Amino acid sequence: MAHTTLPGFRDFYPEQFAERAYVTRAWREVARRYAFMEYDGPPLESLELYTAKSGDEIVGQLYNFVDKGGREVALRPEMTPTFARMVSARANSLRKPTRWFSIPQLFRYERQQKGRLREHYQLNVDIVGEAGVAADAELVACAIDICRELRLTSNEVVVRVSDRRVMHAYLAALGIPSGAFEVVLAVTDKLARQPRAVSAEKLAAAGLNESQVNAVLDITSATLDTVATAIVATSEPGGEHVEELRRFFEYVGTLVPDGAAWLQFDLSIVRGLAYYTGIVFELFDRSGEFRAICGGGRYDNLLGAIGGAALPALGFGMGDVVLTELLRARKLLPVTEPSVDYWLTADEDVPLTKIMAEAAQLRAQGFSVEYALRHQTPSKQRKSANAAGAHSIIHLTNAATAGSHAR
RNA sequence: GUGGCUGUAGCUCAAUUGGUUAGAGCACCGGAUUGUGGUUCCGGGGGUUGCGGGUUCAAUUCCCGUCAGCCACCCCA
Repeated sequence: MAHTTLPGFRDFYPEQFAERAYVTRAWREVARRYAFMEYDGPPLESLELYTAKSGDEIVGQLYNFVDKGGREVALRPEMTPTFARMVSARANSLRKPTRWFSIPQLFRYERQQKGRLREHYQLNVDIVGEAGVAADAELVACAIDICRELRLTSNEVVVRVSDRRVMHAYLAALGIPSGAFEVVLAVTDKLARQPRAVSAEKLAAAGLNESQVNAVLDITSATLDTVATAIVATSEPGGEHVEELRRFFEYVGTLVPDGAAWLQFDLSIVRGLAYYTGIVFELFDRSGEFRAICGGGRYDNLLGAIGGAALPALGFGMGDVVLTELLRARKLLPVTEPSVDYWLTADEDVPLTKIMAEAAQLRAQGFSVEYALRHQTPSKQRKSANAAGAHSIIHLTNAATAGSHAR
């Protein structure tokens, strides 16, 4: 085998391309219903666009190189920097709230494993210029509707929702010093993947007492009511964010028929990215078999931080790899079979130009048409027609009589 | 980047304890056949057994390295 794909890259044969098209079609269709406009940017950007915000350590995860002009460049690992730049450049003239989506191919130089390649397609949906929770609800409703469009149900997928501000208020209510928040968030993020004893040890090392440690370890099961009660009881600020969260749940339940069934309040949702400021969420399959299929949240300070207009913003990303794996496992991917409207067969004394003329006429009417590109026996032609998935066969004879048969 | 498992045809798999020219089904190509569009039959192409070394009279089989895939870390999308 002379050539193969590079590690972590994929060939899309027609069968795989059909799967990808099925998913991207659902993305576009639902995004359109929610009135998002599609945009795109360059797949190659200057390295600085990514290091400026995240620091040099991110370079190890980037697909970067020096181009022939001596520029440090990188294949885009995420869409948000490009999006932020584009929005900032026209921030004053864009109608608010701005609702945009994109389906970029993203790249990351990492060791590949299940659900994680060096390249993937990711739907990015963002809203800019609206600080209220109705925007957060629209975003999550959109993500849920995409799942519904792909025939996933709340039995298979759950949306775990948290809020950075509520989390901070709750930790403060527990009496945990703000200096330990960073460690607590890191441990919380790994609760499901790390042995409980290890988490407990790290929390104790950060200075938490026993009851605080247990409260953090059980944070996944903390309901919005218990969290609200704890915050109110200690008169910690943050009560208004709890109320916002309640409205958020109500809005999503209204926007999606069975919206409430998809939602689950879960403070353990942290999201690695540091720039999130409010409600954050992730979509998981309930079996726990796969990685997160979608994640996002509010990042009100990011646009201002990169030197653009200080506008509130929020968004989510949904990759094709995990989503397609889930659909395949649930047998929700359409079976792809070849299909053509008409297949023209002909007796062997019929000139090829006559067949071509017939094909041209049908194609002009919008039908897909195939025929043998060289002389073959009628028997052989019929076999080819069947293999091509012909809906109808039209047989041409030299007497100019044509007959068609429903398949 | 670290560790574990696995590599035979496009796909799914064979090949006695190491032993002739590495086989089969499906798929593909060609030819017949089928009272007539999913039948059946015949034939064909396609593998330096991932790659490179080593042990041996002899390696798909045993050993080492390397590459790739899968899984778990790391990290995140």
